[in-house]
Amino acid sequence: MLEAKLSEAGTLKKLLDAIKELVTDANFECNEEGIVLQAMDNSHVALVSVKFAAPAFKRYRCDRPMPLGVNLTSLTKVLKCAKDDDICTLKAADEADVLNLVYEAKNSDRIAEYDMKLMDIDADTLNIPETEYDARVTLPSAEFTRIVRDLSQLGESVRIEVSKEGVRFASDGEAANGNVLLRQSDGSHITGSTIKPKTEADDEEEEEAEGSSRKKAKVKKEKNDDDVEMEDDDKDEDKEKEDEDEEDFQPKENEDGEEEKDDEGEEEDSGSKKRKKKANGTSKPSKKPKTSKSKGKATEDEDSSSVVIEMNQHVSLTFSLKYLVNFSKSASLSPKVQLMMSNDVPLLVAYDFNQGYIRYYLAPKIGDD
Amino acid sequence: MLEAKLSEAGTLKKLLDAIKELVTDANFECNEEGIVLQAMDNSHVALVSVKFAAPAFKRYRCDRPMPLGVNLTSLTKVLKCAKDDDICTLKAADEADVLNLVYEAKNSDRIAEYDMKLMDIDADTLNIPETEYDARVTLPSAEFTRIVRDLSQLGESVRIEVSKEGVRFASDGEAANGNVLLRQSDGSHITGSTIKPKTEADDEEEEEAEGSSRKKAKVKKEKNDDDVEMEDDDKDEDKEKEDEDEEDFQPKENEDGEEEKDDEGEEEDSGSKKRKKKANGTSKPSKKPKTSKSKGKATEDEDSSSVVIEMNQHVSLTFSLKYLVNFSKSASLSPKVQLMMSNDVPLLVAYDFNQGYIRYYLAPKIGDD
DNA sequence: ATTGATATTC
DNA sequence: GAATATCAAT
Repeated sequence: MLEAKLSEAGTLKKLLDAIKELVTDANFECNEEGIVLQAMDNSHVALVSVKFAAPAFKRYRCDRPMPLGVNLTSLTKVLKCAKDDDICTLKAADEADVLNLVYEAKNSDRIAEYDMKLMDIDADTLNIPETEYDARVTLPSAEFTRIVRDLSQLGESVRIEVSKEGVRFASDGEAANGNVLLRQSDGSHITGSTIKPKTEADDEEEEEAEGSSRKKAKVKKEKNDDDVEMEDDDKDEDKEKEDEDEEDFQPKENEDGEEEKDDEGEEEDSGSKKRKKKANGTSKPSKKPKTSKSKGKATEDEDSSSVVIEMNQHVSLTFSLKYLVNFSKSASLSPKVQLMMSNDVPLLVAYDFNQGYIRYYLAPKIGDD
Repeated sequence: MLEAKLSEAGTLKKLLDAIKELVTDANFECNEEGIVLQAMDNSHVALVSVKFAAPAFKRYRCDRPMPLGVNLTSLTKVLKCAKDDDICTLKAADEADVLNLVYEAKNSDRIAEYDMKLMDIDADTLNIPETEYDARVTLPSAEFTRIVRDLSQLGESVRIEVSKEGVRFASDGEAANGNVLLRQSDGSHITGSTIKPKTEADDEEEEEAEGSSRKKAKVKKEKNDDDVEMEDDDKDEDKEKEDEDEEDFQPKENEDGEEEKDDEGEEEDSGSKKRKKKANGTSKPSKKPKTSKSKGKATEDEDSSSVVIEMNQHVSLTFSLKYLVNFSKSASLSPKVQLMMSNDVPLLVAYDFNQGYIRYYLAPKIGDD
């Protein structure tokens, strides 16, 4: 059975608000490590991946893996019945067809209890390979929201270009063309290093979860990946085969020859090497899980209003603004957002929060410049 | 002629906002005691009763009784032309076909004057017997609003159950079932006593208004009463006649045999059994007008965030959430609301304010458990 | 921009 | 009664 107590129902409410328009039904895969949700958006163009590690909960218990098929519209309604600061406990018996939610007001005798019906949903367990990217832009989530909303008024797509100059978001429309350029906040020059999604939480989680067996391998993502990623829904079999490039999520660690990136190959072991990978000569300890954040350089530790750009290679990709605007609704969950890109590969938009994250993958438009 | 000066136009605005969706046209019955409005809602399912006693006004004068037929939509528009803190004076000549409204800004030389057309409306003077109830729940009006709005997302009706445990609001829906339990704030045990709507204002008003002639008679409400209450609009004549059964409002009980409820009859008489309606034999001196308000007991004196439950008998009734949500719009007029219930009798939802009130009556759904 | 209310249709 | 769509209010 599952029993997860969240100290703030608001966290779940925000999460649902962020993804309910993208996905209508999804399995909340619960196991002893926590709860994850992965689903393609309704039109199968984007992929959403959410994780709440067990430590994210005030109390967490899950005897055995169980997928909870949830209609997000229903869950949204039920969550609207909770106040943001209510203590929220999720419970589900094994094989249950209902999810029980209890809301306890922190300072009152009010107790609300809801039983939401569950449904069977095809478990299209998506396999999302953890890849490395050519560039990562870390910026205030509100800034990202503002940019995509502004540009969405001009046109339907945006070209995101990361260069030494900074990151430029440009959109052309009937009535006007526009672009927004963000430079590295501290003006320091842009340097590349191993770039892959990472969060403090991830570090911990991954290590523990995979033990050391899981390699943080630094696989770079090749063109094919996107296909795979976005498509695997349709063709996951492919990946199973072994195209090596395809892979989805697990990387085989290194093949190491990364043609695109030259430096990735060797990771340094600063701290625990697992997490960090990067290399080239600059090797900046990208980020050590927790030890010494590499904050010194351009890492994600800067204050929340800063823009950090990490780039190993110039990238220029075009995406549908409609989706980005949707993704940007997750801004309420984190003050910062990371945009990870490699040419011809799906963009990864990551919002990390304490012991969890929401990540969105969106394939670039072809013919992008 | 009528001349009533209200120190805050906002009060009237809030009142109109609260009832305009329920009633489109109504008579403002003015006499020397003040102004009252009673009307069935547009679908004749609920009854709204509003009272502004003369002392509620900064100045009040009404030479002789006069009904002012008002289209609430028009009045709402006219009131939107007033600022909440404007001093508002209502004037109407005898036999006038217009209501004159003057808004004076408190600190300026601004004076706005409007003349709103009046209309003739059948004076279905509803006769609402003042009855005693088996249970009264006094809670923050915002809490009530929250509960009915939350539950209205799940289903269309709510079962309100008052027991020793507290008061539970439960609704079942397609996607989920939910319930909210409120316990007596101070944890004191629930005790019964005479339960009937009361407010300081009411006490004064009623006595004076009716003089001693009007009996505060402790009429218990029998099934018939309700009928009358809710239905008379259509058929007031009817009531006058005496058909007893139609209704909506009441089930006429009994004929006494209550097939539905078996135990009602004997309930525990904790407290004062008076309420127990049912009865056919139990008559209880319902309440004393003003003498000793039964306030001594659990009355409305608690702080605004508390929940007070007074119960003489367990009650379980089912109501349409649509109406309750509508009623709850009156929360802006009072920080607290009283829910008064007896099995098989219309619910009374009362918002009391200085020298006045808004009360709503709603018949329970039959077949409620 | 978001939420609630209204109207219309199945 | 439920869902969609449009409009209004905050």
